[in-house]
Amino acid sequence: MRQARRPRPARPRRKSPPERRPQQRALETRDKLVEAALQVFASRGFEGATTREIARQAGVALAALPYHFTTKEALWQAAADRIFGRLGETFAKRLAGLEGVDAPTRLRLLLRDFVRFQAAHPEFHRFMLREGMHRTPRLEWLVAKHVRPLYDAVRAMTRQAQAAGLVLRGRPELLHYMLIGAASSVYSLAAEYELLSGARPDSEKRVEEHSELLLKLFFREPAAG
Amino acid sequence: MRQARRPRPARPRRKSPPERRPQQRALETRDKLVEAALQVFASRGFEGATTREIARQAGVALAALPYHFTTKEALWQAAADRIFGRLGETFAKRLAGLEGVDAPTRLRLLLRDFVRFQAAHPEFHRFMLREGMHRTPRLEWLVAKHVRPLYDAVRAMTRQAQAAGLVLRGRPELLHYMLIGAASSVYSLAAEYELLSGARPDSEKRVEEHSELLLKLFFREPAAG
DNA sequence: GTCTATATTATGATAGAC
DNA sequence: GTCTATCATAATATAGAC
Repeated sequence: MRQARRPRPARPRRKSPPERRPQQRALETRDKLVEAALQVFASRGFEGATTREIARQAGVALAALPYHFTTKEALWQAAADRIFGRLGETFAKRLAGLEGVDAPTRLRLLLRDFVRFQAAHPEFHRFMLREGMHRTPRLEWLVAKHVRPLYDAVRAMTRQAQAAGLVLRGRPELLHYMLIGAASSVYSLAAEYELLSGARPDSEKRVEEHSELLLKLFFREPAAG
Repeated sequence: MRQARRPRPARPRRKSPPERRPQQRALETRDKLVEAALQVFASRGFEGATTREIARQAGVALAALPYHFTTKEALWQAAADRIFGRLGETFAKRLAGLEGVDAPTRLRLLLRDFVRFQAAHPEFHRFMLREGMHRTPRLEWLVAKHVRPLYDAVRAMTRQAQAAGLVLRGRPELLHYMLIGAASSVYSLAAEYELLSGARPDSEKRVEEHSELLLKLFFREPAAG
């Protein structure tokens, strides 16, 4: 870890790259950088991640990073936008197909999708774990832009489900974090799980078993499904 | 993050400190270093942690670190030994007072202790999260020395509880990680929780509520208690 | 837009006075 | 045993050729 050379609050650092009609190659470079950044930030945290490793994983020159994103922090924000965008798409796609479906079924399907998302994108929860521990400007940005809207939507659904007797009563925010932890820790700790059990946690069969168990734990009366 | 200057596999680096009858001051220095290391490694991961920050938090000179622990990695091992030692003591103390008590009650009390431990020592799960993601020599050491024995003991208890109908049937290793995640994520993500809900998760009242919820979730027939 | 080369600061470990 | 000073290499960001 090291810090930026000079902590200038305002940064008219250099001319930003042209915003309109960027070349196809530039778009690809940006895309590869964001993807690599997401993996590396999730793996090692903001401080532990190095721009060199990100550039190497993206297969681009080191100087491409400050050129396209100015700072390591701006690249981190782009990575956050990307992973939350993916989760949002997943939920939106599911909800679009569920108009008029009853609440319990809707909740069960959303929960299944959530488990599958965690298995397919362990970097999501890893990324959040890196940032959610300490109050930093990065965390405040992340919560305001991405976490809070999601959290509010889930809490509303939890309250409805509790009122309908589908879910255990209790402080929704505690249940929220218990659910997140139960849905994700086996994927975040994949290497540890693999060493202990000898099997990968993200195989189709395990993920199915996991989401079944999660539904049985969190729903009082398991509906047919 | 940076790497050691020369990656010498064998290191007769310097004379190790005298093993017998060390001075009181030396013991205190080692102790402060381990405590600070635990916090910093849990916060920032091995690569993100700097020896300078550890020394600063411990209130000792930077050179005391390589003097007492030779390498950053050796200090990391000492930190791991310390936090697992604390968890072991907690369980041992509880079990010592439970001779002859029936299995369901024993399990419920152990689970309550576990939640309280997570709340009191969020660095434990944070430390594990930092290391459990990727297979590294550090993780292999950690699993072999500390995680595997604990895991085996818990899995045996889970199987017993399942056979007695107290706990949901299903792959014990999945339930294990679901339990760990549900018991710890609100403390590992304390800053995020605090931003969202406006309250600290580790207040006496919340912790009690949390362990009650966890018991209700994971135990089929909640016994009186 | 992308590259090589470099400026500057931070890092892990060491040396040697006390 | 503990400190100050230092080494060698790592890091982020920049400059300028193409």
